[in-house]
Amino acid sequence: MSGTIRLLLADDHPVVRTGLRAVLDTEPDFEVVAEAADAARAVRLATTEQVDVVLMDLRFGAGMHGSDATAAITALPDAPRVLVLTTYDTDADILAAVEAGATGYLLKDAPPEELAAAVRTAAAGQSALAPTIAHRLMDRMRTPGTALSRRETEVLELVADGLSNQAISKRLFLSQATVKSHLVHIYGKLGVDSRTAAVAVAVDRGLIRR
Amino acid sequence: MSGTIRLLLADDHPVVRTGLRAVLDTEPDFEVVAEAADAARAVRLATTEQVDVVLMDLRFGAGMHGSDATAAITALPDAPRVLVLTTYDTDADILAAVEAGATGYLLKDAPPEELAAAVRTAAAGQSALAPTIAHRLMDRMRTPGTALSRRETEVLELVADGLSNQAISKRLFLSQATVKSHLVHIYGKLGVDSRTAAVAVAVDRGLIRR
DNA sequence: CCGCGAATCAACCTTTCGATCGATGCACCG
DNA sequence: CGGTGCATCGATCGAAAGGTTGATTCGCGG
Repeated sequence: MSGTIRLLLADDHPVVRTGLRAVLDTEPDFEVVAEAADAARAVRLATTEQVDVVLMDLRFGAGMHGSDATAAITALPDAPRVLVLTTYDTDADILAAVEAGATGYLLKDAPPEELAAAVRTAAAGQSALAPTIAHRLMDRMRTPGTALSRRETEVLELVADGLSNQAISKRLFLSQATVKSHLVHIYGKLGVDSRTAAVAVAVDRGLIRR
Repeated sequence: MSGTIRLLLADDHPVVRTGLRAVLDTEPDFEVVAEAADAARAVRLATTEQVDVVLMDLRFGAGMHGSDATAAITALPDAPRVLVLTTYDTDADILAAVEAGATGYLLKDAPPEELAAAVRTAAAGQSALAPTIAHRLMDRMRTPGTALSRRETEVLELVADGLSNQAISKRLFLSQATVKSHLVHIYGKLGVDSRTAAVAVAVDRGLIRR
């Protein structure tokens, strides 16, 4: 762990990559060894290049999602650390990234010093979470009753796609009664009393992926 | 229009501002004279500094929206040109920016050369639209029957917030009959038959602001 | 001036949704 | 073993939403 920290930048915005380079190159112990404009390329580069930390965006214009790339990278033998750096702080994004094995999670509005510090923390193998992110994760732990079950999330996503209860029941091979039952539980957990309100809250909290 | 083009950068991400500086400073005829981390400050700086082109992000973390700032800036005497530079290409964002008087609209995934070219185009007072954006605007023009009216959009946004017809009618000082009437028209234009489906399609097409 | 679309409202009917009961099976955990 | 959470289903009833038809006002452009 001595010497320079080798970095891979994965972001689909050239301007952001340039900015990251400019910010990180001022640190004498950092070296940006590669850039990727999409998630698939990031995975490839992470396998071929010798990298210590990957700075990973989550949402790319098209193709693989950043959290999928993160999972692929952390599964590698002698894997580099993945530090997620994104604009979005929705629950769905955060959870996906953490489950995929991300070492840290930063928001793009972070000041440069914080960014550099997080890279060093990640390189040392310790988790680096932005305060906002840490808060959200704590919230989830504290109130387990609020989290939607897998099935409930599945139903809610179909609701968000505009399907009726009947359509959902056919899609999931359930009776309408079951769909309604799930919805009642969802309403209770989200504190709403209609499907559209449930979707609004879920999107707001980032409980479902759009 | 001789000499250097004076720029103001308005973006809430330090990394992006650094990246833009790095990219634009390589052009000999550009000079970045100021940066703003929020929309309100951008408006202030646009009034006090001598600026030719403002590079404006649309969504800031909190506070004023970029399109509002754009409107405020273009309303100034001897106003600078505003070149919108954002991640999002939803109809709602594009329309708001164009109506606010933006001279151009670029996406952040644009390559640096394109960016520099757009700045020069904007400085010359000509509109600079990314291909994707131009497409969308043309689409709107070509199919006027599909476009939602102002009122319809207003109703649909409240539906997306999870409000019932009754709640919407009170909010907009209408009868429920009118709200229903608007919804029927919306369903027809979007090709759906329920409020949740309408919201799904509208979000998908970027017709409403989230 | 007249047509047309947008916005507003009304009455009526059908379907869907939500609320409230209830019940069963299953898996996990202390 | 008993409790707890999840997933599944049924029945009922009132409320909300959607479909239909028809009508009025207003502004804009040919």
